Amino acid sequence: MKDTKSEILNAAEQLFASRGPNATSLRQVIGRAKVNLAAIHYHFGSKESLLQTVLSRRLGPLNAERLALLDKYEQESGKRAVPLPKILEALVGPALRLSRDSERGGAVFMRLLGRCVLEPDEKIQMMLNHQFHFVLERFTPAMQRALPNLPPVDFFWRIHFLVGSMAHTMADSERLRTISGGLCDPDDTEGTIRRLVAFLNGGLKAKTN
Amino acid sequence: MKDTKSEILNAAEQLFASRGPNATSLRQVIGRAKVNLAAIHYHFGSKESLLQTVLSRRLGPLNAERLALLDKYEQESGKRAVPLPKILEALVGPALRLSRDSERGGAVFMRLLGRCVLEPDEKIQMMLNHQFHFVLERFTPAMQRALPNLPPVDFFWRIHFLVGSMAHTMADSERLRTISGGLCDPDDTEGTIRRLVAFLNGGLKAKTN
DNA sequence: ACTCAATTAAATCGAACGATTAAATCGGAC
DNA sequence: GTCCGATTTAATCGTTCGATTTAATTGAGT
Repeated sequence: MKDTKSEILNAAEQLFASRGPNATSLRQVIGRAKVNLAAIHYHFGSKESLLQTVLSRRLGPLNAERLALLDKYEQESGKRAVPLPKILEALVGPALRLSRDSERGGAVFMRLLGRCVLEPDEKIQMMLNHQFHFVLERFTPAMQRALPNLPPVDFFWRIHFLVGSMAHTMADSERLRTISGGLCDPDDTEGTIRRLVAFLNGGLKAKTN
Repeated sequence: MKDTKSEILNAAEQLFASRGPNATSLRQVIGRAKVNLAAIHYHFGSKESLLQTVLSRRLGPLNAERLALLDKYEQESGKRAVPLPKILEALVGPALRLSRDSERGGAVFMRLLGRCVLEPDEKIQMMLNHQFHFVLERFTPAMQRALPNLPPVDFFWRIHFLVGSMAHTMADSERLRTISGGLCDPDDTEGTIRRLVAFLNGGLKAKTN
């Protein structure tokens, strides 16, 4: 088998996503991937660097897509500020839309991403901060332009609230199916994006009391 | 020492809050509480039931306060629907305001609560569902009355988004201090409540696209 | 003072963890 | 076909986990 590496990555991605990286043991990973324990350390060196590989494998393309969308919207808007819903769509859309593309393991990775954002573990936080640095560098000023009357303090607070909603939605929307009595369908990606963007747009533009 | 139990509870609360219950070992707890390992099992029986005790110790009074506030606002409103910001204040306020009351260990517990909401662990989820059952039973219809034109599907989705923002804010607002370059102060409880309520109010009332 | 139940302390259990080692196996180059 | 580096396997390391057992200690009631 040449694809031992991929088997490990896919198994790790699935397990990391559903229980969180720290709550997943390498032995669970090798059980699902049907490989030997040492193969993980041979190919990746350590559990931590396995997680790093799992993340960067998809986060690179995902963030590139976000930046490309923002680029496109900025071009469309010329010198004017990009409308906030467009910016949110560029931020939220690629991530949630990835979940439709089960070929790329999107739905699983989306959950993992949300899970990692909400994880207290400092090493994981530093990984994400590094991966998202360039994204934030582009999106922050774009959003501030779209919200010219919002004081910076409130702006950052609302970004914080946004991250919470977004990460929770990515990580654990299955819970909503139960809570809503089956009324809400987390698999309806486009509906989720549309609703999340509407909610965030309303929240970000709310009057500051 | 008669207060061995309390020492254990306080130490566990602090450690559970900062690293999450599952990432905290009983040996860390006994280290901080300066007690013997067996004392935990003698007084609480297991790690799981220790967590349960830690939660219910403060969650009972907290949820009672929420319901009392909602009662008060409903009386003030008579037969009319309680305005949404009031409901949100009754839901968010007591939790965040608890953090000022460091006597009651509020800030720590608030982080623990947010942490538990975001935790994937099923046992923890079931504990919380049980604790919040009566609260949701009262707040859900009140919010639906305050949002009469919002379709139930969107309503539940927005509740989901709300939970994400709220839990993330409770669990990890310290991160915001760094991100904002010191501009935002998570210790400013009243400011946090005001901003979160404004954000949620705007998001919940947003136009459905 | 003595008793006895409540509590704390010390030592240890089996299981699972991440990691490592050394041997076995595979697969293309020659 | 043989060799040799790349890969996989099996076995085991030391550590830490939650839990348990057994013994020592405490303190209120008599």
